[in-house]
Amino acid sequence: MSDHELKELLKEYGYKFTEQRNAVLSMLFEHMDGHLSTEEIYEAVKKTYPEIGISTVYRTLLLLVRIGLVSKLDLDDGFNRYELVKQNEDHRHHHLICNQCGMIQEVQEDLLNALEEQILLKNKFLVNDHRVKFYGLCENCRSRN
Amino acid sequence: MSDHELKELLKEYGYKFTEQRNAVLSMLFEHMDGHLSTEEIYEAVKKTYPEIGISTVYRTLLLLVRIGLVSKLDLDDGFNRYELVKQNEDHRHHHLICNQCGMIQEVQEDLLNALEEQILLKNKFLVNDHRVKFYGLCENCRSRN
DNA sequence: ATTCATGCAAATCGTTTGCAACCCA
DNA sequence: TGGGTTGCAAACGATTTGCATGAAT
Repeated sequence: MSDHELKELLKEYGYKFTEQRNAVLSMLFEHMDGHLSTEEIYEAVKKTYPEIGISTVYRTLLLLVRIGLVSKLDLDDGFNRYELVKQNEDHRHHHLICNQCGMIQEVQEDLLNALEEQILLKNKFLVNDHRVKFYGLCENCRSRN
Repeated sequence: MSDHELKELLKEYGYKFTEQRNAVLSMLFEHMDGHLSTEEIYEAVKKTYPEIGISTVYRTLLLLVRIGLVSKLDLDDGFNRYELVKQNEDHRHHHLICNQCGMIQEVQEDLLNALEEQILLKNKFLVNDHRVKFYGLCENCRSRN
């Protein structure tokens, strides 16, 4: 995402473009694969923008979630974690979490349509998003045992 | 669950049976349907056991999760919430969360087997548990609009 | 008798907030 | 210029911990 695109998106929501916001977002693009906590994001952004305050990072992450560029992730470790929302992603992807080594892998396939249809029929509940985490053993840990 | 059953289970894990632990668990049985925060559990337990301290409630909930009687729930509201694990529940049930009124409903059907099989084939990841939350509109809110 | 559990208060720690200085539009 | 934004430090709030007392085995 270019500076200009970010600027336009911010303007749509009535926010201003700043170097800090740009620095946080750029850093997230450099760690596409990561599921970073606020502290980790703060430490990484400081490398290119040493004056940034941690409250700015907190505020920026809330803002990026609000404008739909980032989503919050909960891995039950007491930290809020964040990841970029990929383009063309309508539903959130799923996460595989290895109970042994902690590895996190993503599953882009959705495959919940049948379940969501059944929920509509039986519970009269109309699903429009979901959060799915699978816990188990990754390939490495399985072969190690 | 009887006092005796709890006592036995605690002994298996090397823990002692106490009135406080019993009071917290009994209280959860009286609110089978609830998804209570630690503070709410503390307030409710105080009605039958006024001397209990909140740190005992925190410690007891961790213990009940550890011995498999209770599971932690994350509803993104800044509180840890807890619910009893139902008998014969191998996988966790799913939660429906209404974006409009906040209602929480449970879905006992699993229906993730096909997806978990595909994950085993494509990601070589062996799933043994999952956490699934669906966000959307409940029946009441849908008819209100 | 020994070991573990409790209750209280203090400490911890991630996160939020008040505010003066600052910067984008 | 004017209002959103920042960085700092202080406040907050849920949770954890140290410790002396108390209860369970």
